[in-house]
Amino acid sequence: MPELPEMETYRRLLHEQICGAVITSTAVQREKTINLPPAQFGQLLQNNRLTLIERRGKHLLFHLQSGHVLLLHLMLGGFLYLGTAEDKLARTAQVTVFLGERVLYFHGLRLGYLHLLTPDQIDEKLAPLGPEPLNPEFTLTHFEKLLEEKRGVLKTAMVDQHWIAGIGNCYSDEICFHARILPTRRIPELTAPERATLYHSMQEVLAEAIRFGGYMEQPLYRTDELTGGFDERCQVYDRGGEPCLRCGQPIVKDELSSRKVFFCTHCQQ
DNA sequence: AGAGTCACCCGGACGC
DNA sequence: TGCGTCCGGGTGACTC
Repeated sequence: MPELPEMETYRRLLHEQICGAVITSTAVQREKTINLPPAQFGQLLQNNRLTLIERRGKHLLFHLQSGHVLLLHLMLGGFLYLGTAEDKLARTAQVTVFLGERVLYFHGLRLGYLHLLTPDQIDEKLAPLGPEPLNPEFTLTHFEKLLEEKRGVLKTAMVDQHWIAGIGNCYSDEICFHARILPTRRIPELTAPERATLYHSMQEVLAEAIRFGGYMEQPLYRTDELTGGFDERCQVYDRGGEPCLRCGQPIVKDELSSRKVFFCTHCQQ
């Protein structure tokens, strides 16, 4: 599901493609996706300009000239498509935002949402999120401090958005594999070198995933060659039973607090 | 605080 | 092909 690298890829591409564009109209297929009556939602968005597209954790923030912000969370299986009235996908969009000729389609939002909020509401909504792992302020010292305050299982902590924002089921496993540390380890038992390795693996894996466009299946727009390039670069996620790319032993698929987890018992300690 | 459970929701996979 | 059923999975609320 979309995690930090996928949302960051979207942010970069959307910034290039539609920053400064004016919303001409909207269409809402699924009212639960939004937080206002569709008429009010449409009225507040119409003739509003997109001034900035920002990411926080797994959220995307579309800042508008009026000061309002469209807050997007794709949750499970949500994805975007930027096309035109003709160039669109053969499935329903829960919300459609028209930007003159161009059209931004919001697909697969069954649990995901697109909420129109004021800056105060945004601050309140995002306040509980943990630090951004790729923010320069997020140093090894900062990470070591977080680890000292946490006692549970490593993977469970890594996917906790209040602890660190943006890491989900896929990248928690990828980061642990890169660090050669089992995701099932308990945080208090991690040695100092392991903590440092984990920090560097987090930086490297997330940065590489962004460089390759994340693992989204659907390109953002017709000529988009970036999105989804990380698909075939996943080392362990969803590779249960397949040979480890480092040692050839089969990747183990297990369950950890009702969540899939993948690791190599030979390469990871 | 951590760990477990549940509800939310529906596209897609699977069985017949 | 087509219909019914089940599952997955991020998050927040709730419990022990």
